[in-house]
Amino acid sequence: MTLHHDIARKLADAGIPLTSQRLLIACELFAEHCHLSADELLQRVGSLTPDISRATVYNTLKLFSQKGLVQELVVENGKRVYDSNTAPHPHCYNADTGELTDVHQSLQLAGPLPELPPGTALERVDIIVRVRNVA
Amino acid sequence: MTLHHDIARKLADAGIPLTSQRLLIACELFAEHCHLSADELLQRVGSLTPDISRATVYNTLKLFSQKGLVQELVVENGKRVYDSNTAPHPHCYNADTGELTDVHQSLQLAGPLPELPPGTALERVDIIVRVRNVA
DNA sequence: TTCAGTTTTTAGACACAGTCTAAACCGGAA
DNA sequence: TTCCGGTTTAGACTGTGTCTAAAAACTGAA
Repeated sequence: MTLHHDIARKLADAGIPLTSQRLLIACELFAEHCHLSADELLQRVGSLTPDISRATVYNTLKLFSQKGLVQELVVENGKRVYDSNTAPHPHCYNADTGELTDVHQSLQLAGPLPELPPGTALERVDIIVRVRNVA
Repeated sequence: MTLHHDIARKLADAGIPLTSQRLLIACELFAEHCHLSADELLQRVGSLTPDISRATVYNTLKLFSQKGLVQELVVENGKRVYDSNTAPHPHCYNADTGELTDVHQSLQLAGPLPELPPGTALERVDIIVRVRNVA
């Protein structure tokens, strides 16, 4: 059972037809737990094969996110990053460096969730710990 | 004591020299508690006097944010909004409509904050309740 | 008041992330 | 083989925000 087979299975389970481009993107995305932007991913994949277009990377990431394979995050500077860890977990954002890291310790909310606006259902609760470099 | 005087005092207290443009922007921003993007604000101010430039709106909002008069938020779709309520409070984001609202009930974290990365200090903790419209 | 120096504002060019479009491509079924 | 749907592609396009250089406005001193 190779990594490729694992990932092909993962896509099939999510109901996503396999293509060579999707396999490549998924490999890069799931190889290590990190937070990648579309352009970073495009660069990584592009350095392997020059034959993958920007639109495909964007489409594929959106598809993966819709199917629950990755979590889309927007923290700052108008750049969305994709987290291959889909379990709910807080993030730590360094406002000076722009670095985004996972917080492995689970942070629970004390008390019940607030009343949601009428006609809406909870999707998830994002917790972002913002830090700055000390002088 | 008019609204203009209140706001002029507010800027002075924050160490921001007063200009007519800053006063106009601040009025629009503090008149009602809402979440405005730079372009929305530009449109509102521009409809009053056509003589205020985009760069000024962006610069002023950044200045206000640095001085702690407003809170800058980035939620999704690469658009930053400015919240005139600077007290820490959670937000509710509707992923279907893009609407961002305040949650007035305070949400505390259970347990201590996680260990911060070395060389960093806490700025704030953002809590965003993401909801979707029910079908 | 005039002058010089500083701060603020301005228009427009620019950069960047992401979307859209229309055509090309691919793979399977008939 | 042809047809047909889904997928990929290049490149144009949009929208948000930044940069730059020049104009304008303010400030304090003479």
